[in-house]
Amino acid sequence: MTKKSERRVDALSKQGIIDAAIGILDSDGEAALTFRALAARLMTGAGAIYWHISDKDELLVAAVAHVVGRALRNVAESNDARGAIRALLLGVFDAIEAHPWVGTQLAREPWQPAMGHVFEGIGSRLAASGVPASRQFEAASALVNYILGAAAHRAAAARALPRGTDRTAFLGSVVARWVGDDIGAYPFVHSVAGQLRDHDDRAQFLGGIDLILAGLDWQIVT
Amino acid sequence: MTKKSERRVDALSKQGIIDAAIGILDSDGEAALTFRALAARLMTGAGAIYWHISDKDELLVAAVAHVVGRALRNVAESNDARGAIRALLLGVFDAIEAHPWVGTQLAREPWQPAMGHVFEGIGSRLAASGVPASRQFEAASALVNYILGAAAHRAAAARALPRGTDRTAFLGSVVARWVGDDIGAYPFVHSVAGQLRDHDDRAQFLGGIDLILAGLDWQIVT
DNA sequence: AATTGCATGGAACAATGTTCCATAATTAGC
DNA sequence: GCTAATTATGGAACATTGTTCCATGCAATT
Repeated sequence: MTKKSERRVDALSKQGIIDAAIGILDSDGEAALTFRALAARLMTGAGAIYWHISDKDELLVAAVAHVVGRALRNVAESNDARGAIRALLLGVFDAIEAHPWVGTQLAREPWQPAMGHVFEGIGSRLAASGVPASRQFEAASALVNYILGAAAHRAAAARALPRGTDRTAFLGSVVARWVGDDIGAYPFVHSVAGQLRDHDDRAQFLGGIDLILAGLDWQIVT
Repeated sequence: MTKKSERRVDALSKQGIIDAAIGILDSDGEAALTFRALAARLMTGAGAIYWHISDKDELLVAAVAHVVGRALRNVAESNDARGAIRALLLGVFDAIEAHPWVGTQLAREPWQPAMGHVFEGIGSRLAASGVPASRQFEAASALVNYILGAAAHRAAAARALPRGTDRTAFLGSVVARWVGDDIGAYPFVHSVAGQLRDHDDRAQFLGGIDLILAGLDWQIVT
């Protein structure tokens, strides 16, 4: 029989717990991250986890910081300042695409440290690209809002398409639910239904970024 | 003694339940909306509610649809097509400011009917303002992403500032947590810390909209 | 060697969304 | 007008969750 409360050889640690949480989130989704599942994966009890971590919120914030931090460190350097902004935002986008729960968490808690890093990354690159100081805050905020919305969107998409579900069919059903039997009330949705079903998310994301950056150029010129 | 399961004179109804839910959400916040609180407010049991509504998700979706629908109906008409877009987006923004839980719910479930209405409203006004058909979908998507990010942001702000908390102090503490003791790592955040603390959310929101609309004009011209 | 603090893990607790069910009031069928 | 079926009701019961408590033993310090 096993003695109670033995000291483990592979000691628990905050980082180990975070890694296990990320593993669960990635493989089984956001709903699967429970303290019981986490305890099972770490072969311990729920109480032991709480000695290293104060609550689930801290765990999620740390997991997001881990993923976003890595994404930001891997952003390629670029001589072109505008290209650097695009690279940064695409890096975050790709990280969310690979770990959709990150999108949910960023949208739920936008003031967590990871958002500070993103904001700093955007703002410093805006400054480097010649945006006047008076416009940097507004531009960086707009880009952060935009990426936050995209994050929420991607996370919801991943939740709705759990296992290689047919994306086109799902988006088609979304349009059908919206429009219902009253096509007349949704002329625009109806006219872009095809694009809605078949568009490339990454290209669309980048298109929005370019729209904002183009607006910045325009405002600077005038 | 009370007989069991009498029929009420003021019959329960889906709309009545939704109204009660909105009342709780508005006055006591998102965390306060439980089926027990709802049952208490309606002077019934949890089971009775489930006869009218399938689950909490449907309730929240209906509550959001109610608030957003009213906001969209109250958007002022405008001869100026660009002004009409601004008016629509500001209407949604103000509705979220008045009912911050709407922001949380839109971010969690971006494919709910309310988002369809917003998307349609934006798109049809873009079309009316002369945006070529080939760019309407991208532009509308960008604006939807932007407003979704702003919605998540405003909801989080309301959650963090429960009762006339000092907004400036809170935002200052956010910056302090981000930067920590390493100012050198956050030159941009440090440089805009003042604006972050004191900015006007509504003006900032509108600024982002104008940035995107300006980008649209620029892309159309070139 | 004794004491103090660190860590562990399982049991217990409170809260939540949801389901079940006994029971009435209402409606439909004859 | 009676009976059967349907519509509503509301409270109890259930499963699951995050979290707290606590008995236990290991490690370091005195």
